[in-house]
Amino acid sequence: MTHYPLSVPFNLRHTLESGQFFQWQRRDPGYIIRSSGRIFYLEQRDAALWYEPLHGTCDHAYIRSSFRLDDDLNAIFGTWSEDPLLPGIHRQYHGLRLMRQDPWECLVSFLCSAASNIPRITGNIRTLSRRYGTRVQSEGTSYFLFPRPEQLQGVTLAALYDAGLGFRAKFLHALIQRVSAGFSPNALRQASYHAAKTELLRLHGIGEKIADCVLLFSLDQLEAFPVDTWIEKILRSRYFPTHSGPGKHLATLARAKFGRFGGYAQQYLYHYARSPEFRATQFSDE
DNA sequence: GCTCAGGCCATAC
DNA sequence: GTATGGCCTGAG
Repeated sequence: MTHYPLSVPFNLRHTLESGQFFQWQRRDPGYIIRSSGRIFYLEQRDAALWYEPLHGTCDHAYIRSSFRLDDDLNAIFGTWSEDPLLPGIHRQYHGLRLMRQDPWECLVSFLCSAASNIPRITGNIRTLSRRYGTRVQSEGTSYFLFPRPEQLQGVTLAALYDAGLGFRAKFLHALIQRVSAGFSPNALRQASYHAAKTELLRLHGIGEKIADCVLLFSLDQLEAFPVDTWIEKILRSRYFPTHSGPGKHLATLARAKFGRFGGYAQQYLYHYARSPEFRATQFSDE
């Protein structure tokens, strides 16, 4: 295994288990991670990561990039030192980082996420990978890579339903056609937040929330602030208690409030909103 | 059984 | 602009 000494705060467990990324599985004491043609084992021991490529290349540069180890968390959270919740949550989930995912894989993953849940989304991605992705062998075990767009070209709508996508099947089917006609999720990296978001919103099945997930988790747009039902709960109860309008306006308010690194605030608030600690407060008062 | 998920879209005012 | 119902399916 290769040793990667950490010089910045990082917590692998919080990062992987914060709902931003679906292609990991536990293999104690670490994790197997699949991402953009690579499969590797990754483990954290205190202030060090240890990794072992199982397929494709994995090196220091890739680890640093995909876990955004260059983001200065203390500087980012320093801008919210007066916030009622964030300093405490920052301490609690110290080292939770956003990830930098492959745009195509991220887009498909979150396209599958509408009105779904994490186990099901993970299952959908597994099924697509098993049926259409490349099979690789390592140490006697088979793994399947996330299907590239070319590998999904020609897949029928019925086959996508059969893969368990439900009403999301038609969205993915349309996306596959768009990509084979030249649309490149990766090219959106060059665009501004608003330009990239406008492009994403043109896709069938991509609304505000999913667009912001893709922008935040794969397109380097840290100002993106996805508002799902969990974030909406916490925004209504802790930040905008007098606001009674629709969630769409809440999202606009939150983006303005948290600013250009707002995505980090969102990720920490999301993790907190799903914790037993916060859920308990939802029943007691308010 | 039945409700509801990490939404989005079409339709109706 | 705002409100509602429908959508696939599995988990609780």
